[in-house]
Amino acid sequence: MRTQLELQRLVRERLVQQGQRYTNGRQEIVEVLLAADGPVTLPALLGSRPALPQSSAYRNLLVLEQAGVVRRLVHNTGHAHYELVEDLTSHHHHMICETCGTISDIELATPLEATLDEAFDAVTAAVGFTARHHAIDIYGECAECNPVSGGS
Amino acid sequence: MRTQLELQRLVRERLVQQGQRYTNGRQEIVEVLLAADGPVTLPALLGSRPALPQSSAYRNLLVLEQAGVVRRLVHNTGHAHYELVEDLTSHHHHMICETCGTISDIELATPLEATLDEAFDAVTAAVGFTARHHAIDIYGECAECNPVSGGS
DNA sequence: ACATTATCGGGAACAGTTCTCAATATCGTA
DNA sequence: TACGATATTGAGAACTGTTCCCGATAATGT
Repeated sequence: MRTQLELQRLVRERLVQQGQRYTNGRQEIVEVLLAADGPVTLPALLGSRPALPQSSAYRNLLVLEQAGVVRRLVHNTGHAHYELVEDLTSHHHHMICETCGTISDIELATPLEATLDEAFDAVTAAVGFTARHHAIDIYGECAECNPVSGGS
Repeated sequence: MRTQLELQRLVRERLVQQGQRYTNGRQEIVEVLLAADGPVTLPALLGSRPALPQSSAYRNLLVLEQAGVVRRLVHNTGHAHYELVEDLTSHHHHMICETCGTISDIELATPLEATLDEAFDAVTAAVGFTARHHAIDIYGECAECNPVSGGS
């Protein structure tokens, strides 16, 4: 686990490397993403930091994305979701609740990931596709939307 | 492999069951989706059937989706992609070219899928999430965008 | 043939996101 | 500390993919 201070330093470095500043607004965004247990929508981000103006939030998310700090995810949920890139956190996948749209992180066992990587390499190489990374999304219903999973 | 005639009958049944008609425009959409080797965007759909008006195409894709014939996919590619649902075709995943946005289908070996299902069940049950289905997306560069995959 | 009802197609409306631009804050330098 | 150069900010306009609206049309059952 990386300390928060160390992570902030890494983020600053990546921004500075692009001639960008690590301003207050950008720092707040990173803090929110770090605290969340899954990718966050813009309304959720503004909800937890109401002082952030919408247009600046969108712009700074884009800057952070281009600096390799933030990853943008799009699903059928209306809003895009934003999270810190995996090399600042760790490799994980997503559970998507089809009822409320919430996305939360999960991790698979390392050996299974290795098996998957091999399988993906084999299957993509066969058609000349160069695989760079992968994403697994599990769709269903979260505990809050379906409290009694075995019910009637 | 299902014959095209049989598939068309299945589609018609699903529509009729909802009090909908299987009109020409809808049939053309299904034909295009069936012929494609991956999910298709609306511009691509209209490109191959220029007589289809945009608004009708969007509306009919929605009708087909609600009838359980079409699945709608959203990624970071600007346009949504549409494909026939898996129980009309077969379970598969997607390779997404980050350069041109094209999505194509791939299949994993059945035993690997079984392993994945087990792993997903275990990991989701642990947090009270009810898994219903999953999607795997492999991001990278397709053969056309990167013809010499090993080249400098 | 007719009545009923679903569908069509063109354009307006909508929502999420990006862009514009004048005002402001920040950084490096002297 | 003061200054000049430059990146950033924030409010709202603009943009884009998609959905909605509604009068006209086509399909279905009797």
